[in-house]
Amino acid sequence: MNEKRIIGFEIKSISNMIRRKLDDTFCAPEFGGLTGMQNAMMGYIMRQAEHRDVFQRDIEKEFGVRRSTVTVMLQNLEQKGYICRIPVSYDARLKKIILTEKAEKLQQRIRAEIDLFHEKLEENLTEDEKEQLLYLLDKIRQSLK
Amino acid sequence: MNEKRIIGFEIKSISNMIRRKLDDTFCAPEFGGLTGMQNAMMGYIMRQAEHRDVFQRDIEKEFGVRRSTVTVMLQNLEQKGYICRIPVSYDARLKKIILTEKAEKLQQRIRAEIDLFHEKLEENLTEDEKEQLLYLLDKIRQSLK
DNA sequence: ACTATCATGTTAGAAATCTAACATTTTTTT
DNA sequence: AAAAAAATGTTAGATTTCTAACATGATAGT
Repeated sequence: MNEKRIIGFEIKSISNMIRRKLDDTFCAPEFGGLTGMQNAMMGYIMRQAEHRDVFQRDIEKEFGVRRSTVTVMLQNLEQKGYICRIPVSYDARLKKIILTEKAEKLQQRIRAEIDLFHEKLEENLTEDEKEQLLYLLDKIRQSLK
Repeated sequence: MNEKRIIGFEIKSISNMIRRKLDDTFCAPEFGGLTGMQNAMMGYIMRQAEHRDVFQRDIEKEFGVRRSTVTVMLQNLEQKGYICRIPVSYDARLKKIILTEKAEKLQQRIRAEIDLFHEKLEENLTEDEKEQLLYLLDKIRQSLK
């Protein structure tokens, strides 16, 4: 008799594997010794900052994590000299997040690598299958509402 | 132009949501105030222990996490009085993991709730879709080897 | 204008996770 | 039998994540 497979566990296990692989790939010194998550977050900030101000609340939504999580991660990146937090005049609650030059340079170098990682992750899937997978994951997401 | 969706991020985000929901559901005092993960692990130990000895290495494989992770989680559960680690005679490296009576009783009460949680998670999917989703997730898993 | 509510961010303390280095025991190789 | 390799578990230090409690600023309702 086969064990019943539980989708919730499968997702968690794969998510774990992805994090490990990302860290393996990007923790090398030539990538600044940062974790996959730190690089992902800086990549997001760089892309968005090209056409608008980025605040902590945007990162929360993009990465699906809580406020306090973003606070801690940004504190860490700030300490390492990769980002700055700049108050804006029109709302005293907000702090605009910008990358330092050091971070910009790093991102330009590793952007292609990050894209490659995600392409590799999806390389066994046809276009139809990718669409189907996203569709099914959305259904799971619905159940979590 | 729509943003390209990246499967790696989607999986991570959903995995996060699942953990939060599990914790919401099971952190209540009537469920022992444990986290979703702690309950999941005890559930696994209980099911397996019915027909064989369970060791730390088995938990590693089942949950797709590293040794040190399991060590820490078991230390935590041991401190709270939910498990014991018992050396076995035939291999001095191994320690058999067993649930205490306290844990057995708790698990008997909440087993049904855990099953319900995972059923709910999958309730928007037909049988075919579940199979398809597992198949596609396996393909992602392959890419991570 | 006051008050209540909402939005944004921080802090503290915990859990779940990792890697790297270590220790011990068992197995394999030579 | 001795040395090398593999398996199992621990510890230390870090990251990513959470909730709960807090603080402050903006908005809405009365």
